[in-house]
Amino acid sequence: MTSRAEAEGTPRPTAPGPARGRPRSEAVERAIVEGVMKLLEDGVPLAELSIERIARTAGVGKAAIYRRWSGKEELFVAVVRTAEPPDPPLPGTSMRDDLVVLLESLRQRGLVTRSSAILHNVYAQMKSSPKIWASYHDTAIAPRRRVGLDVLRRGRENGELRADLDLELVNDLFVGPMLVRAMMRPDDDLPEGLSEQIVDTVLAGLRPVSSPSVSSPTS
Amino acid sequence: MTSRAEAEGTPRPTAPGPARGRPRSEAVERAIVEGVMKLLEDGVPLAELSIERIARTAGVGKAAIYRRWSGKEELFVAVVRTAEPPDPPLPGTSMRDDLVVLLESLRQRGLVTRSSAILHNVYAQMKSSPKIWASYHDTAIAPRRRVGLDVLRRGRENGELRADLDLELVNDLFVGPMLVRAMMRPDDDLPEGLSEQIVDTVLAGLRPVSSPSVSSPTS
Amino acid sequence: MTSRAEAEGTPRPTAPGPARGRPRSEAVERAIVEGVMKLLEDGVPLAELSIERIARTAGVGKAAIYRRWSGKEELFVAVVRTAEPPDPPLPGTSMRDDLVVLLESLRQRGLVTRSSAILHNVYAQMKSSPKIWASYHDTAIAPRRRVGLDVLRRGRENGELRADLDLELVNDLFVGPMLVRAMMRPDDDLPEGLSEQIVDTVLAGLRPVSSPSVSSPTS
Amino acid sequence: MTSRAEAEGTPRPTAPGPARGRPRSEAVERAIVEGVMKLLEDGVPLAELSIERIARTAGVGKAAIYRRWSGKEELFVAVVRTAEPPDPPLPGTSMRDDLVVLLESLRQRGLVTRSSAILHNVYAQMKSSPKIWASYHDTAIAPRRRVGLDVLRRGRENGELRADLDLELVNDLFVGPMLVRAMMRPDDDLPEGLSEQIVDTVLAGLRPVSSPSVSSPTS
DNA sequence: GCCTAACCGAGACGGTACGTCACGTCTTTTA
DNA sequence: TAAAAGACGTGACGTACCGTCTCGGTTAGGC
Repeated sequence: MTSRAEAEGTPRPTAPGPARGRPRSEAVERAIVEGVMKLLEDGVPLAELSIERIARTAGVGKAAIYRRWSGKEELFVAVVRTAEPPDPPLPGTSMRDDLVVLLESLRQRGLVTRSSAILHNVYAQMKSSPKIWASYHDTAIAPRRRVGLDVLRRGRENGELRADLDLELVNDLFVGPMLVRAMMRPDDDLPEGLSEQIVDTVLAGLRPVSSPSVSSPTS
Repeated sequence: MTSRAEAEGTPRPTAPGPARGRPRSEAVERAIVEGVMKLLEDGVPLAELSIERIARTAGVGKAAIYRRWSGKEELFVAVVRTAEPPDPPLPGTSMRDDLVVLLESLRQRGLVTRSSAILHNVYAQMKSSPKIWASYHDTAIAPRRRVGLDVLRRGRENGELRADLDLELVNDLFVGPMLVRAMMRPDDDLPEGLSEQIVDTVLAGLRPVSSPSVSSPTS
Repeated sequence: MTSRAEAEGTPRPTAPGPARGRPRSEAVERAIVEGVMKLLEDGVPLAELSIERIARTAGVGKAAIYRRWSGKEELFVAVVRTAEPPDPPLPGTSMRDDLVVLLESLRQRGLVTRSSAILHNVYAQMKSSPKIWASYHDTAIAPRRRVGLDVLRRGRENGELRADLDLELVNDLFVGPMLVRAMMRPDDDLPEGLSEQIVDTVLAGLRPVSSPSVSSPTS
Repeated sequence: MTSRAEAEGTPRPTAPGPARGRPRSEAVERAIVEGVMKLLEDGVPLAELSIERIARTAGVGKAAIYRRWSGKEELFVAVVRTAEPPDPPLPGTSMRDDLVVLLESLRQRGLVTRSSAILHNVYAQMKSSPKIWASYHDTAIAPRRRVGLDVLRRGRENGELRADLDLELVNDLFVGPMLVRAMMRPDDDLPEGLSEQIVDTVLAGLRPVSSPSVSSPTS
């Protein structure tokens, strides 16, 4: 998991120093990303998303795309980033409540990905290029993972979690079930109460033996 | 989860009637699949695996490939099938032990996938083609899932599992953590005792309230 | 004036040895050359003759063109070769008559070049690439020049020409005037009797002082 | 041979009225033309002379070029004009001597063109654009041709030339041989005495039958 | 022991997309 | 207003693959 100086998925930097020459148009940038969105929404299979077609749809020259991203994969990272909803604020009332919110946000993401037919497998495409996947991982996945680990750490200090547990593993116990449904079984649905169900079921075995704790679920 | 009459990933059938003309060479079949393997092992990125290159590597005409599979994705299904280790026999001593074996088999698959650099993301590629993914899902993923659910059902009947649990969810509780590590964090390792750790940690909260049960973990 | 082993302007050789694979289609070859002709006849400026447009016109893939010629210039050589009329037979009755025939053939070529609007300046294009021009020179210009020199040599032996003349120069004295009109003054016409006029005017000063000679022009 | 109001190959006129704003820099003008020269001298093939490359070489913006000329061809006319040596003064001692001087000037031009590798076929390029060629023809070729015809006319009046000759044809008789060598056979050399040799050889048949004439060649 | 249909490698075929480059225009800042 | 710089839409470049289609040649039954 190498940290990266210059994040991909962000437009290629223009020459540094003082701005010389005509500046890049933000409108063009938007037109490109939204062009990709439109095509995906129209049900165009990902395999048929060529740079040429994207350019045609966006009313833009190919060069304008290559000036900003080095190829399809980098562009897709930008598109995914744009489409993703912002991270929700944590309630902070308890570890359990924070975990539910985090998982709920993951569920939403999965729903968006599928129901609107956008990004159906842009992920798949990105994974095909290790470099790009690493970029997306470092700038989108890893930060959220750190948030989850922080929540768990606070929970352990508050006595909501047994002290002998490997937090990395515990994190995966929550995240894994949601992910396996979103990614491996795209026909199944992600029902409303799923986040609470997962958190409470897993948490049942992770609480300290005798602890008055903060709140016991009543679902 | 639709069941499918003609399984993809299996060579296209030759003309039905009585076998006339020269039969297809099994050697050619092997050469093609092993050609793909070799290329992947040599570190060729998946995106650079063209039919033409595969044919060149295998010393085979392009038509010989198209005669057997309809395209790259179908071929990849065959390759994945060939590379996957056989399913292990279940000990049957307890639900817990069976689950460890199942998870261990999943861990192995993940290790093979990565260490030999084969199939790193052939999955991703397959997911790009819904038809192909459905085929792989139905013939490779779903059966194993059914085995897992059977194990859980037996465990519930034996009193190793609380009776009020959604088995589908419980299954994901075990499978998810392993998968999230294998697929989302390809740089992390999958340590030896991981399967037991996951099973025991999750199981801690799923056992009936007062039941000495069959076996307590002794690891 | 380097002699060249493999003449350009001729389709690239297919692999030597025994013919393997599907043979190249002569129909495709014709379609390409005739496509170029058609475009030129339709008045398309030479600068707008792109390989892509030629391929589109001929109903042919770009690769089919590049398989045969290395680029536009080589293709043009082939087109010019196809469009050029065959060399006329020499009467052999006298040096003077032979020269008239040769010059007449040159005049015809110039007329074709201009009046049908074909090849208006394909020559110019070819000259831009020294390699290609050399190829055209060696296979189309030089042979005809040699014929002219042979005619002059026979004329000298027959006493139709003074013995002290540089034949190379004499050849240019006949060819030059025709060429300067065809190439430098494309608006002027090349009138019918021009060949005889040139030959007789030039020849007036080149005949031996006192020579019964074969035939004196009576025009 | 249409006369033309606005000569191409000359920088586009700046806005008419009183000069407002920053005046055009002559240094830029020079830098552009000399940039083209430099590239040609360095052996860059004509086909690789792009406006962008010329601008880069000259350290100039593209707009500065388009502000002055409408395109590559017009620019080339300016370059050729700059590179051409001035027309020599005629001695006026005899038609024969004048012709030798004119032809010698043509030979020089051919030598310059080749030996310095400049302008090898800028002519060819110009011919691709009929408009530009017409411009060059009218301002560079036609005037010299007129000079040649004047010389011949004076010669006829002086009795150095038969009176029944078509002067246009006679002109081509002198010019053609030199041109055919310079343009069609660029590998041959243009030896020192060539001009005299051509003039005297051709003139031998064109002189009045019985006329001691002005000067007999003494070379 | 032929006959013949289907296979085999090779490679040409019409297409599509790639990523680069140049076109001629435009939009910045600086002078 | 001209200057350099460089982004803009357009479109050609030459290459690589796509999936299909001939080629000459091979290899098994079925007759």
